[in-house]
Amino acid sequence: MKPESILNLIFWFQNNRTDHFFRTHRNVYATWISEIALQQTRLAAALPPLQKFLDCFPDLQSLAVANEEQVVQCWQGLGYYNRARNLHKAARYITENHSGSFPNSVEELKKVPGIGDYTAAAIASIHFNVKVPVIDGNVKRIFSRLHRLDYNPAPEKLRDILTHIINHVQEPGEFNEAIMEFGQKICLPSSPACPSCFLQEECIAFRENVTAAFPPKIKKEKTAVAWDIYLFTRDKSHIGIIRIPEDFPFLRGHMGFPGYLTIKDNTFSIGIDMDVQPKAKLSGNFKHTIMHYLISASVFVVPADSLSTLPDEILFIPIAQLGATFPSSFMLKAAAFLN
DNA sequence: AAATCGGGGGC
DNA sequence: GCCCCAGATTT
Ligand code: SF4
Repeated sequence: MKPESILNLIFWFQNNRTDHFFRTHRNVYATWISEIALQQTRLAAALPPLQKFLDCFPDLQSLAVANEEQVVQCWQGLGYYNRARNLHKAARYITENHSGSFPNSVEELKKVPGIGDYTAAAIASIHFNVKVPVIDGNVKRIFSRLHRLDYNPAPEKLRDILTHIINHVQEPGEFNEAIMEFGQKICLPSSPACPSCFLQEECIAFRENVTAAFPPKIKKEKTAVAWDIYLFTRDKSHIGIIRIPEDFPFLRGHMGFPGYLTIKDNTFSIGIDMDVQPKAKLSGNFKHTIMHYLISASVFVVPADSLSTLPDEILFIPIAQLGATFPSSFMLKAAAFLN
């Protein structure tokens, strides 16, 4: 990147930045939570649940004293629930090892559960003025096009280039935010706004008219799977739920409905013994995607007293409590069939 | 180095 | 419907 382009980028950012709620009154706690929430998640999708999470846990102490299940529940709608579990661990880790205030070096930040290269660089540069570059999806995409190279995974050479740039910048945090917001608003993942881009001249992919081919896209196989869900009702007001076991492919440890998932020839069960599979009438179907799994879900409503046996660990709760008990969107979609 | 781990906005 | 995102951790 030419020195002039770096200045243009910062100037563009100063005039076009969006003042999101999580960074208007800057504090390191809110930055941390928002950076974690935005991992692999588009801004528009993350904002409402992020606002809810910050309302629920406004500071490090409130997060540290909560229990893990509450924290995961408040992560509702964001997915990748280990991020929530790590937030909770991290709050306790910082409380115990750093007297409740964030460490200010990349090295120490990376020891915090859930904080890796990217998040450590973001926090260190934005809040402690450390000259360290962030390397996220935006940065890799932008430089992949500028250089017409595949930067995924990011080679050491890219880090060197960025480190050199940021060493010549006054405010590293501002530069890091600038390049990410440039990626989010101008050098978009698809259909980048090249006609209005101030980096055109030095952008090799643009000059060679191959921006659509960079970064190279990797397409991954999708797998169609079937998931049968059983809604065991009691007294028309209560519903049977159970903890999803640790050997399940996803949503492990969440509360959910009993059922079983079939992936190719493998069956994963949640509380259901296949041999005593209840006779039930199909109440409806829905589709949902988790990772590369295309799930066709079938929902069966079964009055619990019509069955001779039930899973031992099943718990009956008021239907109205489901929204505060299920973190996952998948189970909440199934719950909608109770109406 | 490669697999794992959710979800929804926007095209 | 499909794509891909302000990644981290485990294997
Ligand atoms: S010219 Fe297009 S592809 Fe190149 S940096 Fe600008 S927006 Fe991105």
